[in-house]
Amino acid sequence: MAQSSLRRRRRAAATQEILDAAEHHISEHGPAALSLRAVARGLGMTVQALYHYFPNRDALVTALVTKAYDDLADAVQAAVDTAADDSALPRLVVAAEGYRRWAIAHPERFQLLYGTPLRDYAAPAEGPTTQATRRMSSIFERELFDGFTAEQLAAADTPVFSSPLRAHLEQLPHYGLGYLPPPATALLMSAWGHLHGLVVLEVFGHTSFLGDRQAEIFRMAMRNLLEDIHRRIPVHLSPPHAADQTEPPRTAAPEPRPRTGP
Amino acid sequence: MAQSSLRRRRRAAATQEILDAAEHHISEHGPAALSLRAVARGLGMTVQALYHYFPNRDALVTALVTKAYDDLADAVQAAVDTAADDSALPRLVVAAEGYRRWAIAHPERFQLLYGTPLRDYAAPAEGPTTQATRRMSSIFERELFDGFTAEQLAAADTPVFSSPLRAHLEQLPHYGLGYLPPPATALLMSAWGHLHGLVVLEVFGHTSFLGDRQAEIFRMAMRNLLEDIHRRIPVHLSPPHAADQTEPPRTAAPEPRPRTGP
DNA sequence: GTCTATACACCGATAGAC
DNA sequence: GTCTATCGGTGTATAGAC
Repeated sequence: MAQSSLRRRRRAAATQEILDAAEHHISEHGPAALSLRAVARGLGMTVQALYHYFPNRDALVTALVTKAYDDLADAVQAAVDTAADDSALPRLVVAAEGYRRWAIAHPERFQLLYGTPLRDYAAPAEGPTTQATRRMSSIFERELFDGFTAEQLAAADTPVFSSPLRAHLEQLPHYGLGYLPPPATALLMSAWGHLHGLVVLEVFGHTSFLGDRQAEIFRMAMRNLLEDIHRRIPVHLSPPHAADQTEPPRTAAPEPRPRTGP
Repeated sequence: MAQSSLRRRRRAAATQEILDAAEHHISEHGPAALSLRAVARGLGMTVQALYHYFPNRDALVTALVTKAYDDLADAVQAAVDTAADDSALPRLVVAAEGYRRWAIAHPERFQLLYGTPLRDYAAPAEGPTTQATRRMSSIFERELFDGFTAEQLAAADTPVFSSPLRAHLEQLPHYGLGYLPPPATALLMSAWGHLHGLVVLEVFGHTSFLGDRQAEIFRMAMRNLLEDIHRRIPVHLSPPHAADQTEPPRTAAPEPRPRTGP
């Protein structure tokens, strides 16, 4: 038993060493250049030793993708946790900037997650990918909608949805605040797209003409995003069918919610 | 001279055939799998024949990238041109849906443009990439801001910019409506990011849990985007320093502008 | 568990005959 | 302009010795 545990520890340590080397290689040569041979070279081993820890290339890639998702979610969570509650900067903006910062600090690993899918690699369905995505969307969901009731969110000012879409959104599983009404889910997706799009364009070099002040534009966009979405959520609910709320007099976000500790 | 012209026509035809085959190969196996050998196989030729038309792989890739950018811009322009002027759907939304539709119809070519940069391929600086990007941003710029004066755009309700950012945005070259004040440029970038992010997430398979109703969410997001940006542009200009405009009473977009023909 | 050796595929690029 | 032949490199994966 003790020996088995030792063996397992050794194996875990070796596995970790391989993952580190693989990550290092990705960081230097990009995800597309990842190969077992290259990783083995970096470790001073031969390829066959690696096959003892990972049955094939896909298994290694899956491990790397999983870790990258986790690291990104960790970075966003850490940013939110660090944010001063009295800051003038809304926590959602802080979270978004954490996302952006991680992507810029680890562009190749970000590519691994959100760039072109790797040749001949099929991510395991319902794998850790979905799990990490859920984790991160939970964070943004909280910073975007916490403080509002389900009734308020359900009354958000969006175009009317078709009933199939409503039905589909209704039945999605929920992981964050609990039940999220269809308009809120749609707004959350829109926000994620907005945030992600700006980061992707920057990290993949499509906005280099903006020079080194992109952080400022990003912050503006995220501030506006939060403002615009909150403007669509009624502060006080009108009785049903009197819902002709012109110009809801909302001015600021709801009061900061007590921190949910890590 | 006639012979030279014939020779040139033959050469152009052959080049076109190669490009078509290359596009076909990309559409079936993705951009990363592109190789001269594979294209040659698809044409029933040998590799060396290709070297007669393209000096190396990079030249072929550049040609493909250029054409893809042009096709995308064409698709967006065509969507705008087709839009009925009396439609309830704002032309910006129509343009955005053209962008999305092209991306979904040609996911691999979209990856070629906006996915992970190709291994060992460096796009020629100041090449046709920038040109096509400018062309498309011109379209969106027009649909987003035409009908507003530079003074209105300059007074858009955004966070205050630092002077370096203002200066940088001021000196950017302009290709669309002419001069675009810094707040408008920033809002345009934000809008592009929003649009692009939603498309990228969908095309790269990160929103499959939304099922087949993503078009509806996309349309909602684009409608909201337009509304939110227009809400930030004052309808009437207050005299300077009386600029305490609370709740600018804007309700709708400016009247449709006469079509600028293709 | 790690090694050598090997099979079998792919790729970009060049030389030289026709 | 197109061909054959070839160089020198990449990769995944397996077999079998130690």
